[in-house]
Amino acid sequence: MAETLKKLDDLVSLCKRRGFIFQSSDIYGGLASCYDYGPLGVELKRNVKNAWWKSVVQMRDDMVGLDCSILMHPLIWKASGHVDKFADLIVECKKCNTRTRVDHLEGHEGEETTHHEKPEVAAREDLSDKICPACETVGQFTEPMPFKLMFETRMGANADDSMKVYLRPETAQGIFANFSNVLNTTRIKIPFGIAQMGKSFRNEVTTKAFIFRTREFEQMEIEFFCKPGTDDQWWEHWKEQRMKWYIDLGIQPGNLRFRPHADDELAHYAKACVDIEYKFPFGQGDWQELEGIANRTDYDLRQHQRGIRSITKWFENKRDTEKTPLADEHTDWHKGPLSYFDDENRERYIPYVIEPSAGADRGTLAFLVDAYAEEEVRGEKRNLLRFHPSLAPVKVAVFPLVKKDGMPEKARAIYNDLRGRMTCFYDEKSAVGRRYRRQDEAGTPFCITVDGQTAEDNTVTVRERDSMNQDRVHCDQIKNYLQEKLDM
RNA sequence: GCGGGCGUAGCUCAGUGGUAGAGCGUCACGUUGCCAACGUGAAUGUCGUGAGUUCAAGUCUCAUCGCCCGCUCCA
Repeated sequence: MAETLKKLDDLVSLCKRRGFIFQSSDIYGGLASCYDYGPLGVELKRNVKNAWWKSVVQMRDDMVGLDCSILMHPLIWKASGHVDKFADLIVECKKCNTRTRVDHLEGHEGEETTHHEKPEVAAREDLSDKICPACETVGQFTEPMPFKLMFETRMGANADDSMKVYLRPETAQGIFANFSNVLNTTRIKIPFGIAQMGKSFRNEVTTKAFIFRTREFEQMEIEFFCKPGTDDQWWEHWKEQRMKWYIDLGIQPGNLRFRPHADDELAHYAKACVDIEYKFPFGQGDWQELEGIANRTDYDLRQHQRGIRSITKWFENKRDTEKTPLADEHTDWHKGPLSYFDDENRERYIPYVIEPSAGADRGTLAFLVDAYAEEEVRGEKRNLLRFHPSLAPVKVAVFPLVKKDGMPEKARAIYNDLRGRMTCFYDEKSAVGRRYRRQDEAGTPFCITVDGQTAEDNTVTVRERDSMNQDRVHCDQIKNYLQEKLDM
């Protein structure tokens, strides 16, 4: 019977061998945590993203799309909390090599080190009487080192008047920043959501497991705006919808689960959060997060109202984002610039937000892992990827059985007819059995073979990947046959 | 960042200081008429990178980069 994937290494090897995923900068010895999608990988990943977009935007009345820039006004990251949260300083105990945040260290009297807004102040703090929480050694710490989550760069070619900007650590804030733009231009009403896919960047302390945790990655995020009080039911709605999406695209339900966040695990702004986890074959075969579905309440929009109020101060501080304090919230915050006016009920409020946030690369990896299978066929090992047809990089391969008697010409004609409609692959090299197996390893659901009979009755063999069954199909019916089977 | 393992052809790996190898894959030609067939031939390597020891380094030493496993970290 079919074997599933035991070691991630086997998949990494297949990905490289068949051109799904390569190490970034491979010829230079690689760049840690960065990966490139090859000819098959780029098709697969795009199919994953297209399936998501179709599901959350195209097929819904209450969703619209967005594609905002990666570089944004730095105050956005001040308002979101990313600038301050990740200016933390880390020290390492020289004795046991454990890393601890400076503001988590305790002294002899048990008093906590005060948290400093400015890293320069915290860096001068005396750590000689502080205790390592891991091994209880006193005062044996390295120089505090700043832990910066966000990638920084400079905008403006002239060094004198360029300013520090950040590569976004999440796509979500771009959606909040465009909330009122979308509202003002689409006639859409709450409840509604905005979807966005795109690259994000985080300087993770540790990267992990192939493309699972990388410093550059792609997100598929939704911010769904709803009236306070209806947030719980929308959270349930998205939980259900998002889980269904993975299952509909072929992931075995037994490899998926919800993991609710414990109260002490919740971010300060979140009312509730649940992860959709997949059983990856890493290390201990641990369940790992594919997607988080959080109830972010009205936190973000209210924070951005504070951010808008901070602009003048920011200019006064010569556009130094770290030095600029975030302005206090206006007493009438619920009537602020990011509030929503409900015409029917004549009331104004700041909407609550449900955020289903998925990793495109993680999802792609999960689809790869779940599709991977090894079988024994007539004493030979058969490797295949059982992709859902809509995710398969190549939908159909077209072969002449042998390279003569007009078969290549006929096969090419079929290939040319199909390629405008779906990704196709033509192959006339070596034995047909070998060509079938090559397509199995790429996950191609169907192969069409032109043979001797084709010249007589204009029919071809259509061979299905998983069962290896063959159907005789008339050439006039190929498109219909495939469209039905591929569910296109 | 720490500890352990690893890095040799596209992939999997052998090579224990003395001429760079195998299997699979790839390509060509022939044969072949539906599941990795056979025959013949061919291409492919700064042995991850850089330094050192040595008459001689894939092999020993050091540094560095990358991958895996376990810690640590993880709004």
